[in-house]
Amino acid sequence: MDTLKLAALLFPDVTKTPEDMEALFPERDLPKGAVVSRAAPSPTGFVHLGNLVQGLTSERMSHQSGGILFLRVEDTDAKREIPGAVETLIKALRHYDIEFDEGATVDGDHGLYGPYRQSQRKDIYHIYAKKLVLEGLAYPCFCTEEDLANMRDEQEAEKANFGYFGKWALWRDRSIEDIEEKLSSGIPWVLRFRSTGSLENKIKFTDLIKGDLELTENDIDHVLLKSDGIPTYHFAHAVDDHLMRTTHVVRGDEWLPSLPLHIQLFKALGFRLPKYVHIGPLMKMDGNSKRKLSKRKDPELALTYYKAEGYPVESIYEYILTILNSNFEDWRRANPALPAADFKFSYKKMNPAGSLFDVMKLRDVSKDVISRMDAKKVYTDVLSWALEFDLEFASCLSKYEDTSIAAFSIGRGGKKPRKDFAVWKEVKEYMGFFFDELFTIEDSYGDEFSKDDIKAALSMFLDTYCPEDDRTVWFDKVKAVADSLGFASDMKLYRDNPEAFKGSVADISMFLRVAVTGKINSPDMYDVMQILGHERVETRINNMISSL
RNA sequence: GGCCCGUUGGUCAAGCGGUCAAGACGGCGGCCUCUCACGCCGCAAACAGGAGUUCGAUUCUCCUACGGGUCACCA
Repeated sequence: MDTLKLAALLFPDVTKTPEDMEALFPERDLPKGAVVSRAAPSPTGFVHLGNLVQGLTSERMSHQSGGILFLRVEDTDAKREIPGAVETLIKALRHYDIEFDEGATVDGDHGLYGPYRQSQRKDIYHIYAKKLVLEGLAYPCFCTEEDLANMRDEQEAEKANFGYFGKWALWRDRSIEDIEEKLSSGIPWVLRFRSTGSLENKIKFTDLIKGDLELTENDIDHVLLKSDGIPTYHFAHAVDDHLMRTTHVVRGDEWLPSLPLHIQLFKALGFRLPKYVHIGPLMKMDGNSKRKLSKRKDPELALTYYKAEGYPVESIYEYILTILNSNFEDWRRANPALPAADFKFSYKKMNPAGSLFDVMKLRDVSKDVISRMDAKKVYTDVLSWALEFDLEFASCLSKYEDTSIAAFSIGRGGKKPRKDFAVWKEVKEYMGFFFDELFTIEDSYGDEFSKDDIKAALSMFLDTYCPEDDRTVWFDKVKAVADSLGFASDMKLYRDNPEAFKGSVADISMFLRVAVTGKINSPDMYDVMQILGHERVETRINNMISSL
């Protein structure tokens, strides 16, 4: 085969050489051990947990080592192009603290190793495609979709392996005359890799997470360039990660099966193989079995879901860290106040198998995270959530800023902070009663209490209530009400002999609580009344008395 | 079906030839307590199965089972 002629036929416009590229994109000048890694998502408009897991791992490995993190947009599939997807992507990742040092930006590129959109790198890919053709390592294939469908049917019938190989590789050894003829009549073609691999041979490989692997060689002549001249993932991966000088490829382990092809490709192109970090999939429980989280079926895969639920970004970040590095939880317990970025992330602590995504655990993490925030921060975050998802609540929050912050301050900041909500969505239910606009009586008094007693308790309390009282004095007054109505003011006494009383001071408190908050359960009554103010407390209690 | 990866309590997971097999979430019970939310104490709960190697296997090897992934001109 005259490869010189073939290359000229296939790539008449390519004048540059791989050497030119090497000169254009030299090795990076970085300290030893610095990791160059990337996020390389395809812009489908759907940003999901997988992107975050991948991005976070790359980001930590790069930045912790003093290296570089860049963003490359893998937009080689014209059919899936969604306008605005890149912007969505960048914003979402930035939202979760993943900042890129270089790469695609909303309206262009930043960095010396671009372009960072694969759709703009066609010329570069063709230089290497031509090189492979010249070396007899790639060839054009003119099979139609129909040809390939037939191939597959036959393979199925014969119970043969699937794919373009062996006798099925129709164009692998065609004469240059055949090729020229097709070419001149304008038949579209793809460029295929001429694989020399065999199923008989194994290759040894070490993945940073999975450890030592033994893989079967690839014997399929995979497509390198599609008929529009745009590369497939495999070819783009090899060319880009080499020219962008990536040292560590972090990706989902669904790529493991094509790793033998990638290894072949790097070798054929004369590139040094990067390190690979294959992350296990995120799973969910589906009936009795686990399965990979799916874009189609699982709304909780999308990042927008967590935003709408009102999970703080810090919670998601911390939860993903606990999934990725099993020792993160211990570290967090030991260092509750440190930023998560101080944690020493290690791929050695990553689990080779997939993990089940556990919402209960996420909630627990989230409660912890929120309990560590100060009231002002909670207020700000809840407000910005509400502005997008609950306008009625948002208007109360901004109208009563001081009250809101005071409410968020209850039980916050101490050694044992309250953990009342895991997501912003739950905040309204927790503290909406502070706002007259949202206050309603939700719970009622049990039948075991007489209305007269309740009324008496409420008005007696009002008679003595003084907002200037401190906590102890306040509670002594509540106890006094209990005593005078035949309710126990001492809980121990009551527990020892409940029959001797109508109830206890706990019940008296409950009378007040329902009147003031509308609920059986609430944060500390003293604090609540302090925040509500004398006037509101009085009004609400009086309203309750007259409604009984 | 081929190829590959994985398998410690319900879930996330320590463990890296000798442990009474950590811890966390969830569950259950209790304590604390004016309710709730915390916090504290305790309980139940696991090395998929079978062969080897070894004085000794959760840990090493093989087989089986099960789970998952992947076999596109998608990434």
